[in-house]
Amino acid sequence: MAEITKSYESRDVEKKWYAAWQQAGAFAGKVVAGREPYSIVIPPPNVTGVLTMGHVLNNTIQDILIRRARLEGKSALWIPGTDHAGIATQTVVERELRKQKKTRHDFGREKFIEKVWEWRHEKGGIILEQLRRLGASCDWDRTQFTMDPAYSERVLGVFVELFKRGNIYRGKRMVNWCPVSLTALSDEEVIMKPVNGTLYQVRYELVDRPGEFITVKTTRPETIPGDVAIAVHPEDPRYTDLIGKKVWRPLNRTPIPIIADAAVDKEFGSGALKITPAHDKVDFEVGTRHQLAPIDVLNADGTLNELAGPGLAGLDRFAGRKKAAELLAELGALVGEEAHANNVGYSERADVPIEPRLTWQWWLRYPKVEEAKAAVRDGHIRFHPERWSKVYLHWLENIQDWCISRQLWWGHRIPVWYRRGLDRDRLTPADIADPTKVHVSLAGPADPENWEQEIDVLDTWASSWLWPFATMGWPDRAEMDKSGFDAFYPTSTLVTGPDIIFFWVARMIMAGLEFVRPGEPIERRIPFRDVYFTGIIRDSQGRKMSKSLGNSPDPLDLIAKYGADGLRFGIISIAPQGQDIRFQEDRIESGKNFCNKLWNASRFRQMSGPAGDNSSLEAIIGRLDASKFDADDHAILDRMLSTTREVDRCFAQFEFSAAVQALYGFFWNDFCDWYVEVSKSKLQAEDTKLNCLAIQDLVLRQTLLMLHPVIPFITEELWNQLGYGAAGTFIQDTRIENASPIAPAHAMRSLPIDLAAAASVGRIKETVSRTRALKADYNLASRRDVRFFVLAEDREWALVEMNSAKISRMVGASEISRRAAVEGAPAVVTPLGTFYLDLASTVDAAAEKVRLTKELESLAKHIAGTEARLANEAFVSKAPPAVLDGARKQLADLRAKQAEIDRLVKAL
RNA sequence: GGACCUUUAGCUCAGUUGGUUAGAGCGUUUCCUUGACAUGGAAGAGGUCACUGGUUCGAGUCCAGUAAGGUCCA
Repeated sequence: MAEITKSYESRDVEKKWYAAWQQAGAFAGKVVAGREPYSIVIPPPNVTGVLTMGHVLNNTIQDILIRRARLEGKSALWIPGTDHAGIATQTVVERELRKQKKTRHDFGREKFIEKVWEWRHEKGGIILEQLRRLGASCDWDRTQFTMDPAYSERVLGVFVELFKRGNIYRGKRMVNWCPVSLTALSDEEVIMKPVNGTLYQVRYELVDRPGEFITVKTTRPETIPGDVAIAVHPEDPRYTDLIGKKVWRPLNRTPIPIIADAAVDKEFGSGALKITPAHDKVDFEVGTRHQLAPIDVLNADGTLNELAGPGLAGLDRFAGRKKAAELLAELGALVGEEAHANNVGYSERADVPIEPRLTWQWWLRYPKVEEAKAAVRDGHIRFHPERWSKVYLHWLENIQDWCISRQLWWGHRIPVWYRRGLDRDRLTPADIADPTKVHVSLAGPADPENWEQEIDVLDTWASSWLWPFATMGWPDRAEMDKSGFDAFYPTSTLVTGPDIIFFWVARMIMAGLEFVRPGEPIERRIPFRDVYFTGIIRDSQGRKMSKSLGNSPDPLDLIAKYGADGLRFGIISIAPQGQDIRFQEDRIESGKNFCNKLWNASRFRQMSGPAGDNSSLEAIIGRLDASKFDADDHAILDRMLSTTREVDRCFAQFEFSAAVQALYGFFWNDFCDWYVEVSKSKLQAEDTKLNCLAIQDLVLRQTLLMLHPVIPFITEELWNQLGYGAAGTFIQDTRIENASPIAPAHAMRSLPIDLAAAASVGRIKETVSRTRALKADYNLASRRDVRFFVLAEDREWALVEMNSAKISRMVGASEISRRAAVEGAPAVVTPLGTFYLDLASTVDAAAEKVRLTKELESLAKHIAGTEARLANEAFVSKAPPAVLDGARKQLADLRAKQAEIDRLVKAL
C-alpha cells in the first residue's frame, strides 16, 4: 500500500480513475437478472454548447443518482447525447461561412448540410468531453445524436404516424416569425419582454364626411398600409352611427370600412382599432370573421415591401415606423404621441422582436393531452419540487397546436412530397389527404421524379420529445432488446430545469403516452417516474449567468483549481431543492477543503497503525472488540448510523444538499474534530489500539460509500489506498448498506451500541469545551501543562476518571485531580463538576467576579423564562408530558448551576 | 391581470409533523505551525426570524393581510 500524500492532488487521481473506469466498462448499463433497473436519459445539451455551471449542477445530480443506484446494486444506465439544435447550429456554421464572405445560399442545401456535418465532427459535442472531466458516468457507448440516421428515422417515422392518426395538418395561419433566423417559431420560443414604445394617435378621415375623423391608437404605424378596416365594439355608443361607413386609410390612401367586432376593447385607447390581418393575431381573426383579405406589407426579413407604398418600401420595420410617423405628420393624420409600455414577443434565439406572420406551416394537434395531465395529477409522475406540477397543468389546460415546421436547412426534413406542378399555396385539407397529390412516408414516393419534397425541417424539440424511448431503439424490436428497453423504460428520474417544462418535459410525457406500449397501463407508458427540477445558477448578485455579462465562471477552470470533486461537492452543497442558487466561489473552495480533510483523515488512519483485514464489512466488524468500547466508540457508531439514515432519507426525497451537509457535519465535526482527536490517546494504549483502528476503518469505509456518488474520484482513490475493496475492483462493486438495513445488519454482526454511553459523550464534550474556554479567558489556550482541580459528585467524577486520559489531552491539562474544596481560583461549572484552573497563586478576583456575574445574568434570564412557563397553569395542564419533563429538568439544571456559580462568586 | 417563489447572523443559506437557550458554511476577533490536515485547530462576537393581526398553553414554523424582491403565464 502506497503512503498517502500530505495533501490531496486531484488532477492525476481524476485522470487515472476515469480512464480505469472506462477501460473496465464500469459505466455500461446492462440488464442483470435479479437487479432492479435504474435509468436516466441526459437532457441532451445543444451540440454547439460548452459546459456551463447549469450543466455542472444538472449533470452532477444525475451522476449522484446513477452512482448511488450502482452502490445499491441496481442495473444502472445513463444515456448521454446531444441534440442538433437547428437554429443555433445553423447560425454557428453560417457565421463561420460569413468570415469567408459566403452565405449558405452560395453552397446550396446539400453542400451546406455537408458543411454542418463537418463542423459537427470537428467541434460539435465538446460538451460531452467536458462532462467526462466532471466525472459523469454515462454509458458513452450509447451516445446518441438527434441527427444520427437511426434516430432521424424514428423522428420521421413519428411524423408519418401522427399524420396518419390525424394529429398533423398543414395550415396557413399566423405564426411567430423570426426576421433574423427567417423561420417560424413555436409559442414557447417567444419570450415576452416589456418595451417602452410610443403610442401614436392617428386619425382616419370619413369618406363621405370630409373633415370628420375617427382616431385610433397604434404602436405600429408602419403597418397602416396593411390596414383593411377600422373596428369598433358593436355596443360602443360613440361609434354606432359610423359602423358601415368608410374612412380613408392615410398611407397608401384607399377607402376601408368601419366594422363592428366584439374583440375590440372599448377601454383601450380611443375604442377604435385598426385592423391589419397580416400582422397581428387578433386582427387576423377579426379579418377572417369579416372576410377581409389581408395585405402583407412586410418581407420575411422584416423590411417593408412595395405594398407599403412609396416612402416606406425597402425600409427596415423600425426605420419604417419612424418614417411612417413622419409621413402621417406631414399629412396631418398624426394627432398625438404618448409613451407607452407594452409587452413585445422576442425570438428566444435571435433576441429580436418576432413578427406575427401569415405562412403555410405544419401543425401538430398534441396527442394524449388529458392523459398527460392525469399522469402528473394522479402521481404516476412525481415532480420535485411538487409545485411545478401546477405550472405544467396550467400549460396543458391552455394548450395550443404546435407549429412543428421550421424554415431551416439543418434538421429533419419533413417526409412529405408534393406532386410536381401543384400550387402549394392552394392546397386544401382534402388535397393534403389525397395520396395522389401529397405523399407522406418514411421511404418517399416510388417515383421520385414526379415529386418534390417539402423544404421545411422539423422543430428540434420535435425530435427530442422522443428522447426517452428513441434513445433505446424504439420502435425497432431487435434494437429495443439490445438496449434493454423492456427493463429500462420507463426511465427512473429526469433531471432538468423548470425552464423547459413546456418545451421538453410535457412533450415527452405526451409522446411516451402516445407511442410506447399502446394499450398498457399508464405507469408502463410514461417516460419517467420522477422529475427533479434544479434551480437556476445565478451570480453572487442574483443575476442570471450569461455570456454577454461575462459573469459565468468556466467550470473547467474551477475543476483545475478545486478538482472535479471539490466542484461537485461545492455546487451540491449550495443547491437547495427548488430554489435558485447564488454562485459563490468560496463554496467550491469549501468543497476542495472537504476533500482535503477526507484525505488527511484517511492519512491519519494509515499512519496510526497497521492495516487490518479490510476486505469486507464482515472482516472489519470481526476486528471489533465490543468489550473495549468506550463512550466515544458507542457515540461515533451511533452517529454513523444516524447519518446513514439521514442520507438515505435525503436521497429518497431528492434533498442532495441536505445529504451533503449531513455528511459534512458528521465527518468533520463528529469524526475528525472529536473521534480522531480522542483516538490519539486510545491509540497510545495497546489494549484499545486495534479496536480503535477497526472503528476508524468501519467509519471511513461507510463514509466513503456514502460520499462516493458526490465525490467519486477521491473516494475511489482512498477506497483503494485503504484496502477496502478486493484488488481490481471499484468502490461501486461494493453494496452500500442503506439506513433501513444497516442498523439491524450491524446489530446482527454483534455490534451493540450503548445509547446511554453514547449520550455521555455530550457531557464530556461540553466539559472539554467549557474548560478550554476558561483557559482561553486566562490566555492559556495554547498551554498543555495546566492543572485542574475538580469539585464533583461521585458519579460525575467516575466519568471524568474513566475518560481522564482523553479529557486531559483534549483540554491540554497536565493533571486533573479531585479536591474536596478549592479556594481562590477561577472556575467553570461543567456537566462533570466544577473545574478550577490552578493559577498557582494569583487570581484577579475582580475580573473573575465580572466574568462570573455575566454568566449569572444570562442564567437568571433563562431561569425566569422557564419558571414563567412552568407557572402557567395552561402550559402545565396542556403541554405533553415529555415537554413538561424537559422544562422541569432544564430548570433544575439551571438552578444547580446558578447555585454553584453563586458560591464561586461568594468565595472570591 | 393570473399563478408561484423568496424575505432568518455582515454574506449565502438550513431550520423536517408548532415544543428546551434559532443552526451551518464563509467572513470577522483573539490565540495556536503540538506528529492527519494552516486546504488546519481552539475560543469568541454577531439574529426584535420583513411587517401587522389572528389561532394556540406555546409561532421562525399554522392562518389572513401588508410591503419589498424575483420567476412564469397572459
